[in-house]
Amino acid sequence: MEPTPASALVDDTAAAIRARIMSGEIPIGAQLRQAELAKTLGVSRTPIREALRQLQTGGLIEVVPHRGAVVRVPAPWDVRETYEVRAELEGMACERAVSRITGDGLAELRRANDAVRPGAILSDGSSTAANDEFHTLIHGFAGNERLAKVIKEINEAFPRNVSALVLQDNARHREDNFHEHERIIAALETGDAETARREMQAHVLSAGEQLARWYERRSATVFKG
Amino acid sequence: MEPTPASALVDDTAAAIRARIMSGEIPIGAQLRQAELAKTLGVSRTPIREALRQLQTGGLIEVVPHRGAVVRVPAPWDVRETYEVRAELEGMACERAVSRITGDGLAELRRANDAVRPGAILSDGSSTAANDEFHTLIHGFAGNERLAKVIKEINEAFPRNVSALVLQDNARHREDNFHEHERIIAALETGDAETARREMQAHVLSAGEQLARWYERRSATVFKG
DNA sequence: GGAATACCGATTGGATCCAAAAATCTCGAG
DNA sequence: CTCGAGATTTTTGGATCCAATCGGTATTCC
Repeated sequence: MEPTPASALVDDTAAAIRARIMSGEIPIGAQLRQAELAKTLGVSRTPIREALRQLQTGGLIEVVPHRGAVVRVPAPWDVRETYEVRAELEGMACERAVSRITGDGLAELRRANDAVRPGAILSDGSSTAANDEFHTLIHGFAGNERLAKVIKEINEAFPRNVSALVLQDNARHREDNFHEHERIIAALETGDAETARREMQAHVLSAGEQLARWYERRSATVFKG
Repeated sequence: MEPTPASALVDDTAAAIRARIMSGEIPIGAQLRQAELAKTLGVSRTPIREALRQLQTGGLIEVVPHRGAVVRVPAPWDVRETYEVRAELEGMACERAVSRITGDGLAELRRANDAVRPGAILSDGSSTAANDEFHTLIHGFAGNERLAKVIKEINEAFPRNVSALVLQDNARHREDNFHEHERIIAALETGDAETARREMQAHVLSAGEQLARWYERRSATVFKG
């Protein structure tokens, strides 16, 4: 990590906007008014505009010339496609992690997954954070920074991601999530690369399917009012 | 394709700058002066700045606050890591293509690869274009737009990519390239998904290794003068 | 009464202005 | 002659200005 790279205001601005979209404070499909964002974040429109370009490149928002930016409304088929790719990459990460992970690493994974356990006392957002940490840890153990980066970018391409879903969705999904993580840990411990990949792939695909369904339900609801 | 989405100037500007970097007109490590770019492209600094933010997000350039943007100089280890990811994704595309490709599709691939053949008469850049087309065709046959997009983004993350290398490098590599493509086509024709994936993966990894070596030689040369 | 059109408010987009920061140059001291 | 402090120049960054465009509304014509 850099010791603080003379932080660029526009990057911070982009991060702030992204956070507001990811948290749901700015809802899916919402218009992003430059003047409004500028006032809220206490800067002029210039850094806002540049930040929006960054988010546009990331795919989180769509910008129509002379009409402004809106938070992208992903189509369910896009979610499914994307999670097929994500499953492949996370599977790859998991396979690589098998030969690189240490005993301490396995302990870290178990600790992270404990916070995902349905019974765990979780303040707002902690389940999301815990779920993220579990996956992020594995990306780290894979020992390929680019791989971690690509997965991260993919995850930030949708206004609502799996982590946010795990938190708000029902206990059933949370329990499934927990047990799938356990199976992944088991495979990593055994050292079975093939199984580790397969388990992670299935895990991500199932999560993606939940997310796609969520978007389907959402668009149906929005239609009715 | 859209009938021309009211083309945004900043997107065109970003594309123009990217093209100049990819072609080598703007060399690796070069400073990108906003005023100079503005004059060259005939616009003011405002769209330039937004375009640079887009390229920054893509990873093609690096922006240091108050010091400006430079064309990124990839480290060889980064190239290797990236091509491991690319190999995985292209392998996935190839595997998926097996069950989706048609006879016409195979014909297209053969035609594209004919232009890669060492003996082929190639005007400047045509080998690059042909190599790109071969891969792009397969991405299309994979039937997953997100997958194609991610691979495209990865490919545009380096100022010098494999396609550019294939063209300028020696005949030996070009011939290897051609024969590896042939083996991939054969696997696709046979319908052997496993082999198709493996061949493509090996092909991309070998290309990535060439690219990494190229960057190694380059940095060594630059040091000496 | 309905549809086409012209106007108006709101918002984005490009250009310009000025301040802040960094690199370079100059001058002086050791 | 070298090193360092200060001034100068260059370049980026944020704010602001004005034109271009879009959506909506009202008006007019058929």
